[in-house]
Formats: sequence, C-alpha cells, structure tokens
Amino acid sequence: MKMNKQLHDAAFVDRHGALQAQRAIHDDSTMLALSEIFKILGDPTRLKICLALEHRELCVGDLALVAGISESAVSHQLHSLKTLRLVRYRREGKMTYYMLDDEHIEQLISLGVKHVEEG
Amino acid sequence: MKMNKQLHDAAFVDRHGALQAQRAIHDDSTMLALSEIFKILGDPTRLKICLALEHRELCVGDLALVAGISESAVSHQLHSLKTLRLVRYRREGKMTYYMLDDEHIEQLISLGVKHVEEG
DNA sequence: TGAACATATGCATTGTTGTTCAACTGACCA
DNA sequence: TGGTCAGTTGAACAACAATGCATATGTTCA
Repeated sequence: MKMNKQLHDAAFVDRHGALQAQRAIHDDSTMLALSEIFKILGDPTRLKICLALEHRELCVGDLALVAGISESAVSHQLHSLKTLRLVRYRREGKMTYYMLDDEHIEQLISLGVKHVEEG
Repeated sequence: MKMNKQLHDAAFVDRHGALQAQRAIHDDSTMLALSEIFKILGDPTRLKICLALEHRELCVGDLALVAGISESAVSHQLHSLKTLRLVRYRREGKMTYYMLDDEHIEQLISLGVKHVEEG
C-alpha cells in the first residue's frame, strides 16, 4: 500500500494527462467530419484529380487522361468528391466541366505537399 | 470533317488544359507519399490519438481511454503512426510514452479543424 | 429518327483496413 | 522464481473502397 504508491501516483498523473488530452478532442461528429476530409484526400487518384482542378476546370475525359485511369473510375471518384462538396460542375452540351469548390482544400493540399517535399 | 471541327477544337482546348493540369501533378511517388499522409489522418481513431498527443505525451492505456477503444487497437494504430514517423516513443519501465514527432501534422489537423468548423 | 459521343450508374470483384481475440514479451516486485 | 502489469503481435474476420464492365442517360448532329 505504500510501495505501489509511486506507481499509483504515476498512473494518476497519466489519467490526469488523459483528461487534459480529452479536452483537445472535439466531439465525435467533428472528428468524423474531419477524418472524412482527410480520407477523401487519402487516395492518389482523388489527389491527382484535385490537383488537376486547382486553378482550372476540366472535363471527365481530361481528368482520366491526367490521372491515368478510366473515365468510369474518374466519374466514380468525382461522385464522392461531389457528395462531400469538394467539387462542383458545369454542364455545357455533352461535356461536364468540373472544378474545385472549396478553398480550404487547396490550402490543405499545398500544406501537405510542403510536408512531403521537406520530409 | 468541317462540322465537327468545332468539337475537335473544343477537345483540343481540353487536352491543352489537361497538359497544363498535368504539370500541377507531381511525380507519382510524391502523390503516393502525400496520399499516405492524408490517409493516415483519415480515420477518427488515429485523429483522436494525434490530437490527444498534441502538446503532451501519453501512454497506451491513456490513449485507449481517450480514444475509447481497446489498448490493442491503439497499439496497432500507433504502429502505423510510428511507421510513417508521425509519432515517437519513450520507454520508462513498463510504460511506453508516445508523443507527436511531426510539426506539420499539427498544422494540417488544425487547418482541417478550421475547415470543418467553418463549413 | 438514329448514330455517335460524353458521362453516369449499378453490380461484381478484388484488395485494403480496423478491430478483436489470444498468445506473447519484457519489466517490476514480492 | 513466479505473478502481475503494460504493451505488442499475428491471425481471423467483417466492413469497406477502388476499379472494371456493361448498360443507361442525355446531348448533338445528320
């Protein structure tokens, strides 16, 4: 009861730290939303699409060309990006032009690029 | 041959845009590395772990408490985070204390948080 | 109207990922 | 030495995600 006081205290400090840490964590829905943002950028194909759409709108065929995958795959991914409101589109006859619809995303990506290039 | 010239030209413009866009895309290995960074943050559990470790080191048990999952699950995730050099650890007797090992990550996360809170 | 085209969509398939469970290692202490 | 505690590891499994294929939609033009 006295010899493991040391251990107990250490444990107490830890739990205390855990409580403090808990405060750093936002509510679960925020965490989920945040992870969804990162998750959607966590795929090379979608990342290429987003980078290609920085500062310019492109049609599906072009994106397929740039990303190096089929138009169908691009279309599927664009659907996800649309759902999360990261891209928006404009229709012109047969063509559909896509563009980025989120300023924050470009910031996130360029911060990420910086990280990779420095790391 | 003349009537679809219009279309052909449009296509040409697109391809040109695609070529420009191509330049925005870094080499494949950079894209892969970048997507890995985002991918690892694209999970609520890992996100919680990283946030908990901002400004303070914690042991596995505390992280399990904070993230609300088993110590084993935490350990597995810490393994991934270690592999990508996002965290580092310090051993003290039985305990293992983890801490963030990447300044960029905190920036990425707080930028993401800003995004979610504004959006 | 019908052919050709750009894109979308549903389904099937295959690959990946997060968690759990059980067994294991290594440190501490009695 | 043996027991307990903190953490790790590997196998198994269920949930999910990315892509390809075939088909559908909607537009243009002859």
